[in-house]
Amino acid sequence: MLSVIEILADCRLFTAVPAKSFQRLAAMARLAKFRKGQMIFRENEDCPGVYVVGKGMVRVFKTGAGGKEHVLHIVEAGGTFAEVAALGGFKVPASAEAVEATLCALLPQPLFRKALEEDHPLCLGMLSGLSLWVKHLVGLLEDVVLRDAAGRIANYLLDARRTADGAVALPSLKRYVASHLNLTSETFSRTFRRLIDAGLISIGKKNHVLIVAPERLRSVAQGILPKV
Amino acid sequence: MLSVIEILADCRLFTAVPAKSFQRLAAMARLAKFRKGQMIFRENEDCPGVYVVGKGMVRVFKTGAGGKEHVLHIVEAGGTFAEVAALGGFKVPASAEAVEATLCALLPQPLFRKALEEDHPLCLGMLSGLSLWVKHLVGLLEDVVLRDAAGRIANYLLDARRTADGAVALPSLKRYVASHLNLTSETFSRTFRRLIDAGLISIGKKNHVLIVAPERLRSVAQGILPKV
DNA sequence: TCCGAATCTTGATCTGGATCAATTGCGGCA
DNA sequence: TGCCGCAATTGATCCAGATCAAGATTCGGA
Repeated sequence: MLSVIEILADCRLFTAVPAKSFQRLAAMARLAKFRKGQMIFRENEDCPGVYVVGKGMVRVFKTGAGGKEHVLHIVEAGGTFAEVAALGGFKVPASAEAVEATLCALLPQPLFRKALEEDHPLCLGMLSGLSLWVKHLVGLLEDVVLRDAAGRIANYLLDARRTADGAVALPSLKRYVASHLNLTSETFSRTFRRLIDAGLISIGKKNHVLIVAPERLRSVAQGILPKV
Repeated sequence: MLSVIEILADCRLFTAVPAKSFQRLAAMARLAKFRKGQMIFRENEDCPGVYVVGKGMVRVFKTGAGGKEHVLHIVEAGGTFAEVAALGGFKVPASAEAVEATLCALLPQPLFRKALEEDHPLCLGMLSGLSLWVKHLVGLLEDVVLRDAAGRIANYLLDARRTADGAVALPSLKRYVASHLNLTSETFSRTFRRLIDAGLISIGKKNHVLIVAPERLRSVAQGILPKV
């Protein structure tokens, strides 16, 4: 079982946080466990604090009219969510659900804000963490607006974290990846197939994707559609 | 002619910044003037610093394959742009152009970062400013992904700042509003007309829009399409 | 090992908004 | 006042991706 210290130490958002501030965070954190499929919070609830994922996977999504969902973010070990609402002190703007059994460290909102107010290096670290998150969001927006289906998938694959053998591991359900890219799973499946048939990628074991032709994939991501 | 002090004082991002820190910002700022149509910077250039608009209008946009543009943000007096790149220290992720003759205060990047490092209250103020910006971006994303054309326009009108008489003043060119909502100007025009015909809004003098039926407009924004 | 349920794939059809193509309207200027 | 040029409107058509509808796989559990 992971400890809060281990979880926090493994989190990108806090890499820039000096040891002393880190101690303080570790002291306030408590563990939060979620079953597969369990809702962590719903849109518009009060923000419990900053969640840091230690193990498992969480999807953060907005729900629109008619129950249509859009996955804003798929958070795996080392990632955080609800940071923004915790910082700004407003209601959470989206819902979060554990996609698999998940273990998080939770930094409770009031303590966390107090720490920020008193701890300047922590504050700085969070600023640069947040600016990365903004950059990511702008990237997402760019994706949805300026790229077609193939471009979005290509871009996603190129940006995704690789496993040791250079493959991309898709998060559990393809459906969630599709929603993240604002595609239906049908369109995702079809477009994926086209990329395979065109020889740009190939499928390995257990949801692992090999990038066969990175250059060509890159040009697809830039909007040059694959001919066939 | 506006002074840097006046410009900064009128800026939302710095409302939470205490007087002393404010002085420091004012001291480092310099004025930057742009002609109508002038490019301020282009995607991927080094970030000159934080721009605060005092007068005029700036559009911040990304360019995709085939020259297609998407307006991320229309910045008017009191708004800022390039803050994120300045904070994070990376290249600007989008281009900026003055839509009309524009006067900005520029907080040069190295001085600004130095101030952040030394000034904790400033840092805190920026954190809450940034978190609002993230919220805005998530809203944008939600818009593009979960709403149809009418819903986006309705939502835009409801969120926009009102003039004294309760009307919404559209930024100079409708075309830019359309792009901001990820619509072509043709679709924007048509959908706008439908909202007028349905009696939800009406057009006043000089690009001013009156919201006739706020309730019904709100339900359109939530995805209940106007029947006719 | 086998079963059942959920996910994924594949095919056929539909549609919102884009694109292409004229007009029409308006603001600035001599 | 009348012309010029850009922006907005309006109409006709097109298309990427959604939706609807079956099958084919995959995987957890007994």
